[in-house]
Amino acid sequence: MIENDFFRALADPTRRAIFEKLAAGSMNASALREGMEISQPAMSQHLAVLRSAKLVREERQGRFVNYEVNPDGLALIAQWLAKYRAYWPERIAALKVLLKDMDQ
Amino acid sequence: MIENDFFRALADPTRRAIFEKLAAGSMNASALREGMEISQPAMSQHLAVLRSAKLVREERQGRFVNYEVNPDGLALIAQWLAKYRAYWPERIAALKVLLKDMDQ
DNA sequence: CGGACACATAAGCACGTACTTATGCGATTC
DNA sequence: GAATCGCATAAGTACGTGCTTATGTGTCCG
Repeated sequence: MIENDFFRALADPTRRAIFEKLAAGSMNASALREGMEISQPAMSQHLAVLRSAKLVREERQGRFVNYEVNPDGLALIAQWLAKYRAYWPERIAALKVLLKDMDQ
Repeated sequence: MIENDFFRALADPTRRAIFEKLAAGSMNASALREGMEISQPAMSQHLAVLRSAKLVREERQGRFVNYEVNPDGLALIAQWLAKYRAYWPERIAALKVLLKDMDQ
């Protein structure tokens, strides 16, 4: 049950902050820590959780490890959300934006 | 931070099961318990969490309390997801379905 | 080779979470 | 109005989670 992984991963505000930072641009673990007041092991552990939830992916570059958003993870969330489309109120602006960018 | 609430609410598999059951049709707390092996207080506590996350809403009917999916909660998730639309791979089938049903 | 660096992992601990049993509270029924 | 029903809440407990400090692993550089 993969849903379990990404919902649990995103349940932590620190991990969401990390994820959002990565969404603004891929970077390595040290760069992620800048301006975040989080220890190195804590960051490493959070990244491990996000990794196993398929929300981010790593790529070793020398002695750095570059992290980036994994589109597959977002697709899984969208997939989960799609199950409940019967309940989406059509009028909601955010949803309009959402479909506009996806269509084409 | 409302995101915190719904991600934490959905992080629990039992609560997701309850939510999915409600998505199939609104019902009261006792009906929700059927076929679920969960105690009455546990169900009540889970519903309280889902309620405060705006994922479900209640409506008292005599001595029953009817629960139903709250579309606003789903809209908030969609809103959160929309922030990362730059990362959605266009080809993913689930997303196609999603946009097809939203555009109309 | 040896040290420094970037990151991961291990172990321990404080706190949160999901359950239990017990009880309370409003609404119905007789 | 007393018993019962549907549900909520209280209090206690076992377990999970996120942090810490300490140490390990792989890479670069002198």
